Amino acid sequence: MGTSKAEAAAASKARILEGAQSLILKRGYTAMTVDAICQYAGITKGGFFHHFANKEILGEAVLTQFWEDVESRNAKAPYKNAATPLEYLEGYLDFAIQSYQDPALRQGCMLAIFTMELAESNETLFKIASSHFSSWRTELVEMLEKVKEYTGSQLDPTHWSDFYISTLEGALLLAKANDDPGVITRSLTLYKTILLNCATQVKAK
Amino acid sequence: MGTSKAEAAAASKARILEGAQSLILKRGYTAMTVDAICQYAGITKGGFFHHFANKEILGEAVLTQFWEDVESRNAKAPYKNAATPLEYLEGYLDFAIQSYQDPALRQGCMLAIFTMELAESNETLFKIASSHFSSWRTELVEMLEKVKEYTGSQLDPTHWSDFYISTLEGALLLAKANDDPGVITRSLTLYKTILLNCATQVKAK
DNA sequence: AAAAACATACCAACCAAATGGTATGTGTCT
DNA sequence: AGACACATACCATTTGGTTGGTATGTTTTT
Repeated sequence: MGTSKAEAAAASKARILEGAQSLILKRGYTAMTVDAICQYAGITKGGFFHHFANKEILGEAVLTQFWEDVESRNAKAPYKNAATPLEYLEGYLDFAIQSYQDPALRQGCMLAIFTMELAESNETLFKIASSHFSSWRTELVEMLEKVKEYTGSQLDPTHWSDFYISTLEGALLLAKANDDPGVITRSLTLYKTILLNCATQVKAK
Repeated sequence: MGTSKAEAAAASKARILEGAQSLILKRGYTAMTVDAICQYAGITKGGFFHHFANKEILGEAVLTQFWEDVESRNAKAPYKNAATPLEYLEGYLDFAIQSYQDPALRQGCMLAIFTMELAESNETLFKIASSHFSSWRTELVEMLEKVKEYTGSQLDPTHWSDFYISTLEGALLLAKANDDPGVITRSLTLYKTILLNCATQVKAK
């Protein structure tokens, strides 16, 4: 028994990734230093740069992992088995509200951090974040288009998609500013109520 | 004629502040370097530290100025003369939507940047940003309480206040991520439509 | 199965550049 | 003359990143 060399290496890499994720969520990408990561992972700089060629590549890895986590979480979610588009939508929102009870998720969104900090200084990382936002939006738009067709309501799928992302991202920020995670639940719940109300109203001008 | 020494000094200080504001909006507080500010302001480091004791104090000044600008803009806004609470609310939202046509405002929100980056690393600056968020919220809550009383609707002033701030802050982020400022207008407009609809519906369950 | 060859994962020490900040000088206005 | 508004030159520390080495594992050869 015992850990093989490859296993130990993978564990080190995982610890680096974990430390980086935590540090970025707390202080941002720029303020995240390689030294701090090494300290967290119990490793020296030589070891760090053995696993990641440079800080930017670590950033890519963190961003990728973050988004993969989001997608795998959603893939297993119960709403995927919904019978109707409307139930799918309701399930999606409920799942989001429930997911964001987790303190880990309440820490913030990687896409938001990379976007704000690096939009004008690191094109590579910014574009990755931006593309994830884009695919998130696409997913939402498709979901809402089905709902629209199904209910015959006249909601605008793109507007409501952007509106959702805005709400969630803004709520994560406010939660930090007010040190009150409840904002997330409340804002998402309000969004859900309103959207469902709008989605089930046919031609109610 | 000619600029007096005091005038020149004030101009220098203003340029520092201007450069800092611009750099923070573009790259964040941590990535904003004193050297970069000096270059922007056409000044050397000696000059910079003559005007501001350290980087943190400059941060305070930027944050203060940013919020003062917001407040003075709103103070002169037409909605202040509205006849009824409902018109006041509608005017407030219209003014916001109109204000955020300005590319300068579309660059981002100082409060958001300071909150995200400094929540766990600089208590002083974070608390200032946090307190501004707080007073913003209070203002909104008061406005909505009057609307609620006036219309007899059953909207929750605190929820809708947080929801508004979430929407706006999130929209500013998305605008950057998608490089599409239109998101701001669309999300705010959607919020306005919904809120006004909700505010004018009495006991519509 | 033992030995030799090689690859991996890491460490210790170092480096140049950039960082925020300081000490001291100098011309200008009051 | 003295306060003011800078410039010059400097400093300690931190930054991301490199270099050469070494212990340990893994693979290949005999």
